[in-house]
Amino acid sequence: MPARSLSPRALYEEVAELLRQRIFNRELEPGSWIDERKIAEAYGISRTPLREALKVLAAEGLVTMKVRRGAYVTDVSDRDLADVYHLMSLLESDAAGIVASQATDSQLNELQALHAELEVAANPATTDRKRFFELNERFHLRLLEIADNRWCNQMVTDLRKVMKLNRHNSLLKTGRVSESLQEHRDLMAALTARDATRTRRCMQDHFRNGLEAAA
Amino acid sequence: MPARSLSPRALYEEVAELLRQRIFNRELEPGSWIDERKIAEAYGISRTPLREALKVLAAEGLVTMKVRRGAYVTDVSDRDLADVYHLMSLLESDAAGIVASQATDSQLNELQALHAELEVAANPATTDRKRFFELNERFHLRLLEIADNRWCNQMVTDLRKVMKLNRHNSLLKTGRVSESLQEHRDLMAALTARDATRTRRCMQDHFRNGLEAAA
DNA sequence: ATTTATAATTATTGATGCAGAATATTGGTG
DNA sequence: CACCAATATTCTGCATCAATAATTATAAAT
Repeated sequence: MPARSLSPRALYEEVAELLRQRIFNRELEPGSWIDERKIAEAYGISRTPLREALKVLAAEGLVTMKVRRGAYVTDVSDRDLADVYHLMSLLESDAAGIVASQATDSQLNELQALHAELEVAANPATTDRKRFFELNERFHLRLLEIADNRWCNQMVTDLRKVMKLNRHNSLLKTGRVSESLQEHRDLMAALTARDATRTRRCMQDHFRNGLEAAA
Repeated sequence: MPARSLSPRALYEEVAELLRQRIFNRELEPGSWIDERKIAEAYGISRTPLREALKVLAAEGLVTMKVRRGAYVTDVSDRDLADVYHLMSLLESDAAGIVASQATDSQLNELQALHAELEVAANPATTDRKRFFELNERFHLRLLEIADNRWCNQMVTDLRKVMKLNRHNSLLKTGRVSESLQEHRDLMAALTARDATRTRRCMQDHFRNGLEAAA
């Protein structure tokens, strides 16, 4: 049952994506050993593409390889989480500043549109947390795309993956939705005003609050 | 002739390191295709560990994989170089600020010692560019180690590798040695004064000048 | 006769199963 | 109880097969 009808990507990438999902869903517990044989059998594939996938995940920081002892799911400590948040704050606030000063009007409108959807999803009466989470991520990713630094994008993408490993994911907490929304409003206002300095500060605050909520 | 007497690391890592060297030495030209079979034969190994090594290098950004078309040495454009410099500046200046405010006295002394060696290597009468380059890198790496954010370290390490792909490497230029040294002096002074803000600014200037020299 | 399109061939990546090496575990002995 | 040896499990690397993209040759049409 190979589900690669429209996906021309290699098998090892497919497997890497599946493993990422299983890691995020805690089916593979942090710190636990990954049984290559079992996984390979379960997916009905050989161990070679699986091993290549594990190498990729290791580079992303999701698993750690031990010589002659296989792959282990990375255990993300609170310290790691703080470090990752710090970096994301640094990278994304910088990107936001660039967007504030260099984005075209239509690009800012795009962000404004995404923000409007965010407002809808966060409506206190009909709060859709899952959708809020999705839209929030799309907003951040779109912002990075507009900043247009592929190396930065790659790094943030990897960091986000690591962040998702931690069970304390601030964005999933109920109380944070309204606060997060307010921070997004401030950010959007600073962007619209094309005030790079204020935009950077807003984004930094957004992340700082996110970390405090997670800790 | 296996040279892994004291190195218990896996073969694919060994191969990855060798490929890195060949890429940095321009034996493998940027943009060129990597012939798996030829390399594997040349090293007297199978294609499996080679392919795993290529996956690692791809994650580092040194090569790019194209589906069903193999691996190509990443071609670093001027735009890419600018983006990478921008990121390194951001990450290292942040790290430097952290060091200025949080490092122990003995750690600062360590940096001071490295800087002193740098002064010697940069002596106008007996300038040793190669050594200056080495010491410069060691100084920056040590600074990052002291800042102690393993995710940041990993990212900067990868970025430095990508930076080395570009033929315009500012640090190798003759004229830059004296200027670079002066910038290091300023940085060291700011560190010793434990002035985080000034330290950050010094590091940013250092990178900005570096990029301008490279462009 | 030349050019374009199509089909067959070749070459290269992607994947598999198996053999070899190293380490952890278990059982035995001093 | 500690230490050593034997076994078993698991990672690592290789030879091979299959699938796909690139190339070349051939044929037809202008």
